[in-house]
Amino acid sequence: MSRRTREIVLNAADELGYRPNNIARSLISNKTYTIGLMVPDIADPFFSGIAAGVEDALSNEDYQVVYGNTSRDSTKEKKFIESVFARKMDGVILTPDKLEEDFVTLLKKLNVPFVLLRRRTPDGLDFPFVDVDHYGGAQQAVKHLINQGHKKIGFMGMSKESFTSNERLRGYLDVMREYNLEVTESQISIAGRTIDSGRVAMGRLYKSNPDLTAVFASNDLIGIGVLEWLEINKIEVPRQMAVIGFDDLEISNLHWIQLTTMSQPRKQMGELSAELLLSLINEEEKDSIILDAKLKKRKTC
Amino acid sequence: MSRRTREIVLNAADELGYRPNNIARSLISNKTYTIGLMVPDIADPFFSGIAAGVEDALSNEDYQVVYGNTSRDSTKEKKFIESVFARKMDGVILTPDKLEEDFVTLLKKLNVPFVLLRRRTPDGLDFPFVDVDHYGGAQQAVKHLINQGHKKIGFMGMSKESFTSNERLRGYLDVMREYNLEVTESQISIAGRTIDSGRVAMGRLYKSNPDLTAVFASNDLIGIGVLEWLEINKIEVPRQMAVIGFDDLEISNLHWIQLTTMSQPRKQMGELSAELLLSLINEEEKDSIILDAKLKKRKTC
DNA sequence: CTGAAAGCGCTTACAG
DNA sequence: CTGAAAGCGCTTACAG
Repeated sequence: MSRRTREIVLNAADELGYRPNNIARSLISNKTYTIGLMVPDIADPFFSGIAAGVEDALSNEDYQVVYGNTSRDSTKEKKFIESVFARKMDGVILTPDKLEEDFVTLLKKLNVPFVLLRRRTPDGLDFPFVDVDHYGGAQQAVKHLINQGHKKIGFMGMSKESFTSNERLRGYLDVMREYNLEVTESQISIAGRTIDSGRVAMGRLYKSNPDLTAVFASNDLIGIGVLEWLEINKIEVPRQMAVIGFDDLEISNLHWIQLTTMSQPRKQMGELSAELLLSLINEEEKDSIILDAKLKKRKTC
Repeated sequence: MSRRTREIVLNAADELGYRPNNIARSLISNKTYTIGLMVPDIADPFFSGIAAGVEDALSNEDYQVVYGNTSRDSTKEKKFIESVFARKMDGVILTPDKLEEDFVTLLKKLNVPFVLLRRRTPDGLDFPFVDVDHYGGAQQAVKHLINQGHKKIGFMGMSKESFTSNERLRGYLDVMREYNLEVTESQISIAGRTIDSGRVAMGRLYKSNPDLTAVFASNDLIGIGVLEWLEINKIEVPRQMAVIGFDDLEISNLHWIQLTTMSQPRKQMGELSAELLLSLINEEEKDSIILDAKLKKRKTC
């Protein structure tokens, strides 16, 4: 076929809307240019921020992201993993809620590169993770309060099972000990994951600790609930009560809220985990990444 | 092969982790059980809410959703459509920013069932859409203000090119006319899509219309910006100025905001568009869906 | 350099 | 009912 004929044929094919079938191509190349992204809830701004970062990094490299909501349901998490394998995705970014035994077993059998996001890789697996230094961030938060003269500082956690919450608690406890500040049991309260839970927990915490001058909320939603309770009960912030959160959600920056918080770089976490995964796929060895949380000073302390 | 032998072999295959390769299966069945979801920005709570609904409806039917952020960039929109075709997705849910000529041309050539979400199908295409009745919702909002005795009511739009914004404006104008209420040009202001834009626009609007007693903000973010300006300028809401928004974002329900608004059922919009698309894929004829916005009365009017 | 053949991992239609 | 063959739409390795 002459060069010219070739060109004419190719152009005609293009005109007729011919595009190579990527399915057939994948079957032979063993590459689907598809990456799985597991999220507990895409409507949660924390995860949609991460998803935006992941998509950004991957679409540049012509990968597509298949996302699956798990609603923190381990059955759905497993189903997603099965599907990652059956559909021959090139890799997967995982944000499991808990790293239970049978989930880890599944990962060990899974013959697909993966990166854990916001969770540390458990023993027996050697895939990298991307996470924030929750312990260090919590230390920074509590020191910030102490530097402003606070001595009676309360802590509000998300749940007793949450790794993240426990790491932040550990940071709080270690700094309190370091500065010889007393921590009674009633100063540590478990709220939940919602604004409402923070508001309710603040009522309890204040009742049992009326001499408290500051609260470290282990996430922003709780912190906002705390602010709500303080507003309702006419306790002035930060004069009578200082509050610091963790996450730096968009709403924390609202005019009425202006919550001082430890910022987690959500979009960057998504981007980095995508890049890390691409390295794995290209068989480069890469280390896990632990990002620092940064103090975002606003008006609540 | 005996029944028993068969069972033993099947079990062994399962033990060894054999799972049918869906790629090979797709090649022959012409079904990928994959649906594309185009969104301008997954980090925008409006779209992440829709995405949650889509995923919910589709994962039940064992479809997977491939999502693509377009950042309202028409090049990215087109690239996504190309990829929908090349990867042989079974269908796609589209949320284009503008329905430009060449985008429509692309859709006409696209041999994949699709549903438009938050946009009406243009002439020459006969695929269904899912949208909210912005015009009717706006009428309801303005009537609500009028019923409370307001006569001087301002309008704040998103942009002159936005179909949604213009429909809401049309509803406002028609009701104002119906009630013989005057609308001067300065009463209609274009803010933008952000809280900041609403705050700034409210400054201008108030300056040129000091006798205004109510504002209809064409979306909640603008409405919140309006509230911010009113708070800063010590104008009491709703006593001195009533405000109504459109969307019903989570943040509109915050203790400090409590914005009265026209609620758009985001999750349901996602679910319905997914179900509509599945019907198309199964070659059932279905009509477009126009959902009503509902008045969500809170504290700003 | 060009073109025909083999093969990716399945499913489906068909012969035995 | 069972088993071998053909074929989905490509790519790759090989013969001419």
